[in-house]
Amino acid sequence: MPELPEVETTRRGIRPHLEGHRIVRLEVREPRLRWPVPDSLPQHLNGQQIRAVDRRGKYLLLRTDEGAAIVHLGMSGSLRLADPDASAMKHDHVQADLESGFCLRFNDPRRFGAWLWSENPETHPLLRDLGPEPLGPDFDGEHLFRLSRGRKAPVKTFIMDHHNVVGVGNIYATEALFMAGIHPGRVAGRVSLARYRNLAGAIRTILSEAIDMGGTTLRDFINTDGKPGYFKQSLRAYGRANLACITCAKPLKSIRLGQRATVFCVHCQR
DNA sequence: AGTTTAACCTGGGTGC
DNA sequence: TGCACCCAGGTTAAAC
Repeated sequence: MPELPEVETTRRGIRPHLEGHRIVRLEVREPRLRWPVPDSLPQHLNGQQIRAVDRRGKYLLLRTDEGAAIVHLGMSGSLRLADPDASAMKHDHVQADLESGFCLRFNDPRRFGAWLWSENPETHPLLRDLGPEPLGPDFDGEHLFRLSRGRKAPVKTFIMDHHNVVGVGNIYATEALFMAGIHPGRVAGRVSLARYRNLAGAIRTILSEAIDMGGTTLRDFINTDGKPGYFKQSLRAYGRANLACITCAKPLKSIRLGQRATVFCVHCQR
């Protein structure tokens, strides 16, 4: 599921139930996630009040006075609020019971997600070298242009590398390149400043739209309140291989770039 | 140092 | 029904 809009939607969904609330019991049912869940995680969270639920790229930070739980949803993870007495579902790997009587449940069939602990998450190796937030002030066409000089990777691979900008996954990279009219296989170092300005704008627009609509729903994504997102209906290129381009009606082409499915219009994207 | 590839997993869909 | 195979939102770490 989770690209940045889904993570942000999740953050907004869980935040009111976590911020200012106390965790009374953390249960790790299955510690074998992307990395083993540290044995010390319960002792860091038990009895602590959540001070903030923040997001950095696709990482969620559950902050206490002592540090933060670093949570990643991987490919198939989701967080939802539940009644702690309701029986756990298959793949509910982590559960945080709150003093309020709610509990937060982390479900992740593929176990590519993560629950880690850091006393200073900003300096954690996973967060330290991340590029700017696409919706923040440090991201624009100049930034992409500057970082891309001399780079031979395809522009799609380049914008999906979170050292360059965070939160642009396969769906939104595909969509943004379609919107900007840029061929996804074009060498990143040979894209002009004007086109990077266009692309940065497209990335911002696409992500903002998706967040406004509550995130894309694909397969196992479920919003924290259980309602699906509605962005899938507005995808212009992703998942539309061989279907007609919405601009020129020619069939969209599908290739693989960096082992990811890549759909684009040969006619509209140069 | 940049780029490519393999790996971590489960489950759903397809074709025989 | 069963089985073999392919595919999927992400990201690291090893290999070139």
